[in-house]
Amino acid sequence: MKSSQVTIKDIAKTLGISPSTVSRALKDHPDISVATKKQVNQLAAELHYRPNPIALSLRNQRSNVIGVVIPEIVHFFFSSVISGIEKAAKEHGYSVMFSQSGENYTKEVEVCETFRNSIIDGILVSLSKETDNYDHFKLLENDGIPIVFFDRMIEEFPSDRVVINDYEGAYQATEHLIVEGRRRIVHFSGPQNRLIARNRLKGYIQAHKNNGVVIDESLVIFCDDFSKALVETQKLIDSGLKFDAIFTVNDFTAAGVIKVLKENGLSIPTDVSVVGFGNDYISEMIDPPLTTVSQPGFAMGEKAMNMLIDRIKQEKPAEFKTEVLQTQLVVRKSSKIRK
Amino acid sequence: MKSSQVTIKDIAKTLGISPSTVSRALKDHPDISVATKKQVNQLAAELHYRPNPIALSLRNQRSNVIGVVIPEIVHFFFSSVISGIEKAAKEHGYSVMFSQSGENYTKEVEVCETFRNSIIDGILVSLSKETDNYDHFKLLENDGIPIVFFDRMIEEFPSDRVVINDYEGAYQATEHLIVEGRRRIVHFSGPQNRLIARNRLKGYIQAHKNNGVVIDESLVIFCDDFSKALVETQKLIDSGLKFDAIFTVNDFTAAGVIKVLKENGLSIPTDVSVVGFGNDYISEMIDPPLTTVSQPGFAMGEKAMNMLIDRIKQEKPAEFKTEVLQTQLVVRKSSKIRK
DNA sequence: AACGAATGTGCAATCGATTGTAATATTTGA
DNA sequence: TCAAATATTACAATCGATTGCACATTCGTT
Repeated sequence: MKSSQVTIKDIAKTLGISPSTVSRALKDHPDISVATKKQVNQLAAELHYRPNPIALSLRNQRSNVIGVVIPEIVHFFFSSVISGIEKAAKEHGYSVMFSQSGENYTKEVEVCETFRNSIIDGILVSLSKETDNYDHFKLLENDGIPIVFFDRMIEEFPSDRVVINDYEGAYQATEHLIVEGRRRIVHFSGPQNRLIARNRLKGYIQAHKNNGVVIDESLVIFCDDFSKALVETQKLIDSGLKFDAIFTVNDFTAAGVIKVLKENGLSIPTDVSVVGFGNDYISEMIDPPLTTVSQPGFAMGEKAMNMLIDRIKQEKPAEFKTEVLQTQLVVRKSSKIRK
Repeated sequence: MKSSQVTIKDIAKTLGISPSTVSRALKDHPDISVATKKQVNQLAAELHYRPNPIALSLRNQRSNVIGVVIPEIVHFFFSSVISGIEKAAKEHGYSVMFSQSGENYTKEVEVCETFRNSIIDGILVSLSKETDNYDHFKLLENDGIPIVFFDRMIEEFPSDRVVINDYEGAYQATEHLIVEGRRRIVHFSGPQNRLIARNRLKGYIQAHKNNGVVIDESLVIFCDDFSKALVETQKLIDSGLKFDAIFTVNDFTAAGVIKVLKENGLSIPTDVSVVGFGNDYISEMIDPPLTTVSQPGFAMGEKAMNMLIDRIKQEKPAEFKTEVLQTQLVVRKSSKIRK
């Protein structure tokens, strides 16, 4: 179906010269006479000649295509990352293929396998929540495909990385709650096989310690999405446990928390303060607007892509680098008690 | 950097046979003896031979890569579409490249141009809000690259399409409000250069007519995102115009509407009912939960991809097809007045 | 004994572009 | 005027896989 493209041979034949001359003429090679160059360029323009990218890929042994493995693009954070990736890719003439793991280990392995059998020059990865094994990345590495992890990475797997300062973000969020007078702060935490969840938990704990507040361990609950939050928050209320704030590992969870608190007649932030993580756009849409930790998703995507391109272009093996990006606490009504 | 892959030549050299024999042996060609096949396959497995996809693309004159131009992936609807596209692509051995237009005409043209100069076999497009010109699609078409539009398409441009029954969705939403006793229903509509916005407006109008309710034209307002909704809703309230419901062209707009209504002490749905469009996940997160029109995004993505693959594989030109997918009204508290 | 058929492999061209080297044409200098 | 130098261009191989066709070998048959 695809109509035949104009090739260098077509131009050569038309002008009665050889393909190699055409190639050199188009690249402004000094060996070619000005007259020939002019002829060639003119005809090329006329016929709308455009080099065949597949042929170039074969010759150059690189495709200028990057694969991206991302958990779920519905999240504002990840879609920001994608925008950053797109921008950096475009700046360097790369194209990008995305595939979602759906927070699913098996799917993640499949996606990596597909990428391994495709044309990509390198790969950007953010792990699924389930992933504990990294053989699929070993395979990519063995094939000489550079990998850069962003946001969610594997500590034991040496690689380039771009991460958020999750510890600091959680620390600030928690300290903010303490400063606002909260003393029994619940933490809805994520799966502990992900470093980001562990680091956020650490920040939460350390903020308590540094401010001389004792943590009741039963206040740490593992719950990290909207629908789970609906269940867990109700359980929490029904348990009779006392609490005056909830700090969640992400904003969707916070949305669930707020919904249930309100259904139970609790007022936010008067009775219970709520703080999320991520600064998703929903944080401004829900009622009350959510205090949350803003993560530089766009910058992360840009940075990760640039690191990957550097890695692809490098001649000699270099040390792996880890880039840490800073968060920022965004205070909104869900936690602002005093004016 | 990329380590050299095992090629057919390597296998041929090792076994002292020709590359063509290896190729045929791997494809289980009847001409090749069982013994040779066994040898080849064994060595291929041992060396982890995998065919070079770029070489195959060059030979076959197709890459099995599809380009997708999408306005903004942050929207739940579009991310559902992407998931559907991914699924169908995977089933047929295609890879997918995504690029966002950011609802921006210029960016859309750029993205199309990039795709045109890349390896794609076909393209899926949902137009940006701004797009009124379709020269960039003409160019793709001239190159023999099949195009399938999804959700937002151009009427004047003959092509394959998958669309939502926007008219019917809006009709049902509006009729629902009328049945619930509403008579002065505001419509926050989208840009009229997009057919989906026009069709939703038509549905809104026709539902009034069929139910014998007269429309006050000043109740139709052009406003289609969260931040505009914050402004327009306040203006509406300040204008003193009477209204008892607001039907918005999408859910983000509805979220903005609800926020401002509440800030002004209006209760939902008692004072004002609100109905959105899209069934974004925010419709369950906001308070009250939003009545909205559910769109089959996943099915749309799947369908569009399958249509495109059919088009790519077809030998002879065939008629363009338009597939219409049905919506479903999801009633939640923002509009449910009586039990 | 000789010929045709069946079987199994290799050669070479192809996809489109690039590039080292050889070859030809032109110019310059002695 | 002729050889050396220079300027242009063509040839052929390469990237990896595929495929039509030619070739070689073996077998069966008459």
